[in-house]
Amino acid sequence: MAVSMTEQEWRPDGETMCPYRLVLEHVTSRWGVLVLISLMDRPYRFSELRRAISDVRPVSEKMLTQTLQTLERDGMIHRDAKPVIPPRVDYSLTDLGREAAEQVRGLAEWTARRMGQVREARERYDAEKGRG
Amino acid sequence: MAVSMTEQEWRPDGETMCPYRLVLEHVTSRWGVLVLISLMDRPYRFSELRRAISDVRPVSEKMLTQTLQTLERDGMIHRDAKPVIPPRVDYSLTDLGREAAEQVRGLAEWTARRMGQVREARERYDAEKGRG
DNA sequence: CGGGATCCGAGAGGATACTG
DNA sequence: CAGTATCCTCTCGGATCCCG
Repeated sequence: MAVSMTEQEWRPDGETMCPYRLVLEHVTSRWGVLVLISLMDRPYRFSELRRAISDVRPVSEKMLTQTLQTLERDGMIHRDAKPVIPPRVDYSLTDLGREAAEQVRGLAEWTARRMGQVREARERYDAEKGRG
Repeated sequence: MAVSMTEQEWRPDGETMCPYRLVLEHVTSRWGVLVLISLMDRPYRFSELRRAISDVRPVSEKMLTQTLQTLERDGMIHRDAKPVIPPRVDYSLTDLGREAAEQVRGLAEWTARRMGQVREARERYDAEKGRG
């Protein structure tokens, strides 16, 4: 089974790693970030969400499914499957998920604001290495 | 070369992905988080930092080196190599790095606070699946 | 439409040995 | 001590096919 978007355990003896790190990796994961931020606007259906995210970066169905399941299990996302044909499933943030999304968005926005400084730092660094 | 703690480009045409996502992945990476938070206290030497982090989770020299280089290149970390025998290298946060560390710590602390709710959500979820 | 199951390549990440 | 270089393993993540 193992929904594992990341590792579960790391010690041979099965002792568990500080568990919040796993949650942190879930919400800051490549697709977790985009899912959480997208869902801040409104609920989305599966394919709809896939298209929205793919505007930023193409995501496979598999990874989107995996991400949604992991975040649902962590209590960040509510999954509402309507028993109709064709199937319709709506995803939305829980209260917990909204808090997470706000945190993540904060970090993302900070990063975006500081991109200029990061770029400068990189150019300096690469120039150093170039000469040696 | 490619210091790549993560991917660089993703489109065949070489068009660059929204670049801040890379920085985000650097600072929220498995080892990036622990490095940044550790360095908030004070500067550390390499092995010293390795030991400190390994209290939380064992890190190989390779991954610590890679993480430090990536974060140095992004301008988050200052590397001070003293020309002495035996070698002595001190790592500390830059102003930019301190801002990043505060953001990351905020997210980490939020996650830690909410772990109880996450655990409950997981138990509910797993119980659902168990029955069907 | 919303997934599951499977196969596969690429990169993350560890262990070890070596160097200045 | 602070790395570098090499090898090896394992997981992430994409592609494809299938099902209700």
